Amino acid sequence: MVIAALAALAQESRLAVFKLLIEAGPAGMAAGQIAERLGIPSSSLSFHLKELSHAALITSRQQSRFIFYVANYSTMAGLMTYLTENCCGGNPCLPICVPACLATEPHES
Amino acid sequence: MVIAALAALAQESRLAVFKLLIEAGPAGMAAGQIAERLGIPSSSLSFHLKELSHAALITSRQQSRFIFYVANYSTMAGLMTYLTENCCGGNPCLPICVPACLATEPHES
DNA sequence: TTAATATTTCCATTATTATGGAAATATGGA
DNA sequence: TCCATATTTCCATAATAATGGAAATATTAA
Repeated sequence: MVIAALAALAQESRLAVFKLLIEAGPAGMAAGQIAERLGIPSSSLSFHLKELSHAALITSRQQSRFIFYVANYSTMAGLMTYLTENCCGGNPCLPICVPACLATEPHES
Repeated sequence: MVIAALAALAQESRLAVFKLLIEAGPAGMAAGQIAERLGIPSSSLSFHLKELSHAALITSRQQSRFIFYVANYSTMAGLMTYLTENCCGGNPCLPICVPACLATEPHES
């Protein structure tokens, strides 16, 4: 659900976690590494990871005695699509799209 | 700030208000119309409008004895850009960009 | 200036979210 | 099996957010 995804990202620690996991890519990152990297106590991190999981923004897999968390790209893509269609008046808010394809380059010096 | 914008949109009533204002376009919509259209008590709506204003997602102008609220497209565009750059691993999560411009049409029947 | 209408502020209440230490629960290596 | 390590759950506490009626504050039209 869109509200759940927005709410999950609307918190400093969780946004930092998600960004970190996007950087980490498909390999993901163990909870302990995340905690150390961001300086978040393990119990707090666990709470935030659960929130992100409930919103389906991340998934997890056990690997040896670690639990690796991985960003779920497709939920993020779904959120972007929803926002574009419902909150940007149909036309994409993203400037990125326009120059890449239509190459009108309105800001060329 | 990105967190503020995400938090503002991460609430059912506020997301509905913002969508409505995007639909309404630059003319905007008076508080009373919004309240009636969405069935939200005026004091609650006022609270939510303030949240959206604080996040700079909407602006307002007085017109006769009504206050018209208008979606602020550029804050939304800023949010989309931030999410694309930080939460989509650089490449846009948006499928929309690809077919519109490159016209590969992978889902054509 | 008075009345009618639009919107906000005030306020009490309730609900939800965040925090982090301590204890509990895996998991795997020795 | 036993120990060390990784992570989660439990719990109490604190902080923040949401709700909506009633009163206060514009604004305008008559």
